[in-house]
Amino acid sequence: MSSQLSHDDNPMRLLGQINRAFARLVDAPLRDLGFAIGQLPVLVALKRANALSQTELARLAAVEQPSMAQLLARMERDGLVRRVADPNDRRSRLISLTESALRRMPKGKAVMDEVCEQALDGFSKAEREQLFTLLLRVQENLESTPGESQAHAGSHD
Amino acid sequence: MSSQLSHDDNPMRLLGQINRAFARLVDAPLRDLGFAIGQLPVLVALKRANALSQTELARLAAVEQPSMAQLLARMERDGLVRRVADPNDRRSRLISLTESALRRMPKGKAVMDEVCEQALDGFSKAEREQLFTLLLRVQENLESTPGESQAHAGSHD
DNA sequence: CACATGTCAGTCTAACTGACATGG
DNA sequence: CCCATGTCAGTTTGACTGACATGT
Repeated sequence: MSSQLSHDDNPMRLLGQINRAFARLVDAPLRDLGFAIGQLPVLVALKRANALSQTELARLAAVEQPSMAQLLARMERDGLVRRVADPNDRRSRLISLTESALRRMPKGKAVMDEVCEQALDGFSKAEREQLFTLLLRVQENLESTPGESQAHAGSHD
Repeated sequence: MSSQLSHDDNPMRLLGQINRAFARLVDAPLRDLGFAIGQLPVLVALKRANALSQTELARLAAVEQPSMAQLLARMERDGLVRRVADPNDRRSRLISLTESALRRMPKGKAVMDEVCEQALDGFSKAEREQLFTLLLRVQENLESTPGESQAHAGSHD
C-alpha cells in the first residue's frame, strides 16, 4: 500500500500523527486502569509534588484554570484526586492523589512504557538519545517566543 | 529556572507537549484565515486528490466515518468543501475543495511553514533530516502492530 | 478596594459508538 | 439479501471565554 497520501513532508504534521497513534494505543489499556491520557501530566506532577493548588497545576499543564478545574473535577469524580482545604489560604484547596490512584499508577506507567517501547522498537540507545535531544530542542523553540510573529500579531477582538 | 516539574523523561509525553505547543501557536493565525488544525489533513489530501469520498478521507485521516462526516459538515458550513453527487455511485458524494479554500490555502501553508521554522530554529539540514527520519520510524512502529499487546487483550465491554 | 483563587455557565472541537436508511 | 456508504443521535473529553463569588 505505501499510502501516497500519508506522504508527510511536514515534520510537525508527522508529529501530530504520531501523537494520535500513540494516544489511540494507550487509551484503552489506560482506561481499563481508570486513567485517561489527559490526566497524566496532573498525575505525574502530583506524584512528584504531593500536593499542589489548581493554579499551579494549570500553569504546569499550560492550560487555563477553568480547564484544569474541569479536568480535576473529572479526576475527583473518578476517585483519582482529593481536594483538601489549604490551611494557609482559605480560598485555595490543595490537590493530592488518592491512595487508589497511587496504587494504580505503577500499572499505568507500565502501560506507557510498553507502548513507548513499541514506538522505539529497533532504536539503538544512541538513536533514542538523539531523538530525545532533538525533541527537547523543538520544545524549547516552541515555548520560548510564544507571542512572536510578524504576520498575525494580536488581532483577536 | 530548569523547572523540576516539566522534566520529561518520557519521549512520548514530550511529543505530546510539543504537539500542543505547536497547535497553540498555529491555531489563532490559522483561524484568522478560516482554517482549523484538524482540517489540515483533509485539506492536504483534497488538494492532492482533487475529489475523494468520505470513506477515503476517513481512512486517510485514520478516523471513523462519523467523525469525518462531522468534520466535513463543519468544513462545508465554513465554506471550505463541497459535496457533489458521485455519478458512478449514487450512495456516495465526492468531496472537493471550494475555490475560496483553494485561494486561502497558500496563506495557511505560509503560517504552518513559519511556525514550523520556529520549531526547527537552529537545526542544521542534517539535524532536520535526522529528526524526520527518526519520527518516521516511530510512526511506522506505532502503526504496524496496532492490536498487539499481551497485558490487556480485549476486555472492553 | 484591588487582586488572587476558584467556581459556574455556556460554547466549540474532535473523537467515539450504535442505530438506521439507502443504494449496489 | 448482504454489504458498502453515509447520516443521525447521543456521549465523552478537552479546551476556551466571560461572569461571578469569596477570601487576602
